[in-house]
Amino acid sequence: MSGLHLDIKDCGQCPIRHRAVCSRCEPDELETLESIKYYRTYEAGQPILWSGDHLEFVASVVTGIATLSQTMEDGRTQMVGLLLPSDFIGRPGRDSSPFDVVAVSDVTLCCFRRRPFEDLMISTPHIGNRLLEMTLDELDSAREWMLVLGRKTAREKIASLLLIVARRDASLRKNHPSDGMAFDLPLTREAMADYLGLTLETVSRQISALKKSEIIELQGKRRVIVPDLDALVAETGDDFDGGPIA
Amino acid sequence: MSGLHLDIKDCGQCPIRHRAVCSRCEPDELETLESIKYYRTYEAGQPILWSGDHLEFVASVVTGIATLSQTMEDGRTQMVGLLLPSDFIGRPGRDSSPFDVVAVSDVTLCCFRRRPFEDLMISTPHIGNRLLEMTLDELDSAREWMLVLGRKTAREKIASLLLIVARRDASLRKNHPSDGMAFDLPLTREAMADYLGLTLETVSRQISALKKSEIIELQGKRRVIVPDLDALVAETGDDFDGGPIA
DNA sequence: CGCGGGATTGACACGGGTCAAGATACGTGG
DNA sequence: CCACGTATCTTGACCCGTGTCAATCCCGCG
Repeated sequence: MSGLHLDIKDCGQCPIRHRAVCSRCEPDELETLESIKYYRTYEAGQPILWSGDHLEFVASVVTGIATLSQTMEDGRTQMVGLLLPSDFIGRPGRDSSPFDVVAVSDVTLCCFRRRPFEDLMISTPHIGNRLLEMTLDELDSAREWMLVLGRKTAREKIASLLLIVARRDASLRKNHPSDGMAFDLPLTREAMADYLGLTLETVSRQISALKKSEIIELQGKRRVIVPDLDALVAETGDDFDGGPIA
Repeated sequence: MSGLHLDIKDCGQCPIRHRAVCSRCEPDELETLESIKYYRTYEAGQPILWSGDHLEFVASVVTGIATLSQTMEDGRTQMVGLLLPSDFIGRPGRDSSPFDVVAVSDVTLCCFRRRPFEDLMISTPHIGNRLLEMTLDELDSAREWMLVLGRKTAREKIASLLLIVARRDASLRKNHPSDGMAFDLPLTREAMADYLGLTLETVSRQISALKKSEIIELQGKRRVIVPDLDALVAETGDDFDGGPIA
């Protein structure tokens, strides 16, 4: 256990305050939320939920990264979402998750028991409205990802993923992606393969190929440098951008 | 033009009354909706929206089938959703659609101008709640489809699609899919290919292969008979079902 | 120093894409 | 009623991209 973080008590201090499902709440609404929330932490690699599990809570990711994925009987698995800070886990109105949720890095969740949260959604439209907005964004991202999975080549898939991670990393630092930027891949080759619908060997080969083409540089296995952002964008196959942002 | 269907005036008679975004509305709320709604029709093959278009309205599909898709510069296209009666088009809070919407059959939409509808969503929680529920369902379906696109073989993809259409067709007739059932494919081979991330040749070949394996029978090019439903399910690769329902 | 998990690289096979030639079905006009 | 044209679908031959299997490398850690 990496310890319970009972130190984050005050929603006002919360790092995801401005983006999470609670971002629209007024002070009095926050107070209600504060009274029913609790934190849970998971170490890297731990499962958070198995597909079909009874859902006792819904939650926001506060820190860390988790993946949403499904697995077929024979072991083929497909990642269907990356959960980042401020993303929401769980589905009001249903009592089991159709997907597996796994912590990729150490993860802290801000949890609400499902029933009280569902009641709150009825009495507090700010929550429902924000959740609708977030869900619509997720749906757009999921659909954009379908193009990647269904129609892109391995090289385009890798470039698309690198660009997503680059954008996300830049936005965490509150600036824009730019030439020469560097970032760390939060995923293993295998996790990237699961996300992209490839094998880890193909991922490895295409990363090497992008390096040889000087589209990217590598420092160690995880750190990526992008000397020319437009060159990377061109490799995604998208007209100019269009790529998933989430 | 297949004519304006001004005969459907009364929401109480509406065929999608119980499933659409308005399904939770009370009589007085329906009346408000009724005052701002209008119908539009599209012939098979007509575009309904182009990606990037200014969105002047949101709408429910009343009758017919439409597709949601994206296209890359070089012409590769991926369908990202099938829109069936009661499905919702448009995104409150955004003023352009990120995807192309095309009528596959003749389509009738029940439209609401966007602004008034957005106002209504605030004053009428029943609408927002229902839309949230529908969006969450769509998101689950999209994610389930990601497994199909990313990890399934061509034969499994075809079987998955056939099963979806079979289920949907059965549910329209208000019964369950069963051995010996027959249905029409609403899509051309090319549209199926766009949905499945395949080429139309591969679609054609795999349909022929399933016929040779006696998993399906064909009457003409479009009508499909499923002698043994479990056999078809087995071809999808899913453990037992799990397949997308939407 | 040796172990072990992740990553890389190579050799080979095969599924599905590509290109091209028919087949089938259907509507249109003579 | 038939000839023709067009759109859709089927089938074949071939090739390339990606998967599979296996060896090796890299690097952190005990």
